[in-house]
Amino acid sequence: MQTARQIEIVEAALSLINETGIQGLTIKNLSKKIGISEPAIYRHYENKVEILVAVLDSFSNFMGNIKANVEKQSGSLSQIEAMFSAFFKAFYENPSLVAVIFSEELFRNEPRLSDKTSEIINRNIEFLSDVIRKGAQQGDIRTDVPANHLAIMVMGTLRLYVKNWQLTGAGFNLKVEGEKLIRSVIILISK
Amino acid sequence: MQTARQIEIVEAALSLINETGIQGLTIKNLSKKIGISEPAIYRHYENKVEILVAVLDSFSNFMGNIKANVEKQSGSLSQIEAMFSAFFKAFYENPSLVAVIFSEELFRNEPRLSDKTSEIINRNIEFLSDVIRKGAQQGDIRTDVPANHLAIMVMGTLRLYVKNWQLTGAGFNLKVEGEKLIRSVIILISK
DNA sequence: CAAACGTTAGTTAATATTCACTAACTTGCA
DNA sequence: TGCAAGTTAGTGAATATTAACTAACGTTTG
Repeated sequence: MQTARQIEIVEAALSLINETGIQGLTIKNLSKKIGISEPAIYRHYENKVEILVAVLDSFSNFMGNIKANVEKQSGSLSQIEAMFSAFFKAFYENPSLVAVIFSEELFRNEPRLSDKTSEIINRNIEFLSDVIRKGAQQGDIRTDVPANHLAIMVMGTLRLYVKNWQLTGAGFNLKVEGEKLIRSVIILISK
Repeated sequence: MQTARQIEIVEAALSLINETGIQGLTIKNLSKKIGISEPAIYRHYENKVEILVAVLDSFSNFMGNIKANVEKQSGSLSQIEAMFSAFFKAFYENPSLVAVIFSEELFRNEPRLSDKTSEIINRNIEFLSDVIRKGAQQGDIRTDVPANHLAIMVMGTLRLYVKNWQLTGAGFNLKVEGEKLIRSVIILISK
């Protein structure tokens, strides 16, 4: 279980990565953000890698929750729609999360971290492929292109759109504009 | 103009980023890779940022060349097809380039670098939007979804696919498998 | 034509700064 | 009163960069 301070550290780390990239995530910056001294950090996490592991784990949980909710929807198209909506809402309300969805480049130096990140990506694509395959069987989703191609398109679209939102400095309303993009995606993959 | 040594430095930097991420790009590693001393690097570039600027500029040129060739094709669908092919071929033959297409996260700390990277992304999406808009006018590309949505989908698909190829350690043939993905994308955006 | 001069590209050694992390001490609270 | 959570003051290693110097080559000029 995580203590209140541990959660605080993970959230501060997330927001530091979001603001300044991985290079800005130093123990010094982290402690300054929280308002304690550097060594105090080590009372709560053994070392820096453990903090990053906790960051990735919290994102992994977040993804798990989204999927669980998505699966309650009936119909593949509704599920994909719900997944996009949940993503956009979460990123809109907590922009720091965006950093993690593009974290493959950030955590490359530590094998334990890079393994975790590529695992998250693969799990997402796998999940989407399954949803699409079922939708194809039920006649909702087109079958003239392979399910894994559609999954890469859907996931790639989501990622680039969120990335662009980040690059514009949250310059447009991700939730509102995102809804329009969802409709376009649905049109393209529907039968 | 660039000297032979400058080109050598940029190529070494590119391949270091590709192998070990931005954290692995140190003057020490760079000089070791080339086989000269660390200070010798500074005979050719004023500082580290200038090296990264040169890396981004060389990618910008590479992109310009691709676009120039793509525009020789007649028909929007052929142009998009040619663009994908050119990308896949280039990345397949020079995997280090992949690092740059996902460089937004890497160069975030230096404003001059982050500006350059987001400019590259936007230029690509703009270019694609234009191609798609013309294709829509000529009746080749579907008009039931906005051109900029299609552009984000096409570009996002390309990016995630290349990313996955990188994450699998070039575990599949990007050129061969990529051709199949192109066909799927073309099917989806065609009228 | 050859010596003086300047340039290019390298060297070793040292710089200040930042990094993650630790040892030892103090404080507040159940 | 004992322990969890904080502090101050340090560590060694790595970072980008600079200083001072040199070998090799080209160019100008007496």
